[in-house]
Amino acid sequence: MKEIFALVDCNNFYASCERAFNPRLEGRPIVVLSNNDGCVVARSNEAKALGIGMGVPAFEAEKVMEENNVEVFSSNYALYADMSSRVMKTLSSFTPDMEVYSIDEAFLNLAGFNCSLADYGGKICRTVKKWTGIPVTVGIGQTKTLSKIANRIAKKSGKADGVQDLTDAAFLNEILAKTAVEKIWTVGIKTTIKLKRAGIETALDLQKADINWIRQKFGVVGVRTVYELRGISCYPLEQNPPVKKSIAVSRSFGKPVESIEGLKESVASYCSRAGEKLRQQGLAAGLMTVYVTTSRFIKNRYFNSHAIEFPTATSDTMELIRGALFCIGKLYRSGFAFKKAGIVLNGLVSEKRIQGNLFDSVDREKSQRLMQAVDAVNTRLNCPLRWAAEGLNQPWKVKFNKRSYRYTTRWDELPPVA
DNA sequence: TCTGGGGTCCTAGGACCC
DNA sequence: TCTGGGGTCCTAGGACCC
Repeated sequence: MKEIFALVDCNNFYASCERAFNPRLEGRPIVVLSNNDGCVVARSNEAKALGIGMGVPAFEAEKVMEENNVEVFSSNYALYADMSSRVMKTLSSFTPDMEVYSIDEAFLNLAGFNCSLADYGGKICRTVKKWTGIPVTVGIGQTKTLSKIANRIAKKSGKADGVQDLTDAAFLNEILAKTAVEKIWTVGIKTTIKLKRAGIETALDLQKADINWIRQKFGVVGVRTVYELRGISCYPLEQNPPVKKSIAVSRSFGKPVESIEGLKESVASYCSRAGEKLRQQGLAAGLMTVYVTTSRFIKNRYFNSHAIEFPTATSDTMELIRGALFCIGKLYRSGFAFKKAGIVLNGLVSEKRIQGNLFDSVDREKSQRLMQAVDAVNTRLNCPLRWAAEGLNQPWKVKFNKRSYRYTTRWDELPPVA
């Protein structure tokens, strides 16, 4: 049976989440900033029209934002995550055959549907908007890559129903001829430069490229992309999210850290978060890498990392913290203004399959009970338990100066009705 | 002055083995 | 002095995604 993918993509997702709870924002330019209010990570259409680019530093866009009364928000991840799950739940009512691809995108398998796909897509858009307040766009194609292109066309053309079906379109090639290579999924900046140097400018050029040459220059990833453009599916729908291979927690500091104590506090708090993630997913880590760095944007950048192996894979926050503090001891150099630190956990195994160690000195059962108790308390409290090593004042902590209320996940932040 | 965070996959090259 | 070849495994780094 011919495969048919629909890519459902939320429009300007973070900006739309803000708007969903604040009708005053309808029709107004909105910008959402990254951690520390550093970069622009989402823009409403009105903000895009002002020429505010994706990923630009907030200070560079400050002038244009001020002059145009742009509504600026810090990231409100609790709100976006909750809105995302509402959208995904709505989508799952249209087909169980679905892959949640990112916080704001999902692939649906529409193979074998005996109705007009464009009509069905329109129904998806209307329902999601009605049930969640989030506008979405649907792109339909024979492969994931083509559904991505279809989605882009639907967004760009501003069609009222928000759907573009490219499955049997006689004009598919016409569309591909108008699609620049850099707009194709899996074609990034480096590949774009190489392709253009070889005279390949459009998706249609790439679709017709010699497969052996592609294999040689761009490896299997390039080959898959060419096949996908030809309508041969290389990326199947992944319904069960694969088990994670690494878990990372890192943050830029709200203000630079020069002391070893500051670095220790920050990585301790990242360990606390990483431990929660491990336990939520029923995993334990065998390896930990800790890194610290000064600003990426200065000369003489200092970056260094140190890795340790745990004698027995662990999900115990206290053990993670001990390891991380040891690493910081190896990494710290005085006289630097550190801008960021992070930890990465690898060698992840299922909690149930931890390889015992003869010389293990930790009471695993006791530590598990303690962690369960901490997690249970923290899911119920707005002010969570913290480990002493995380410090009290945390002057390095990320800044969120313009965060909206966490309307859907905190009782104390419900929107008031006047 | 101010520049995000969390992932995956692939490849090349080194270590090691027989 | 001459000094093979094939295979696997692991890791670091590159490229890309949202």
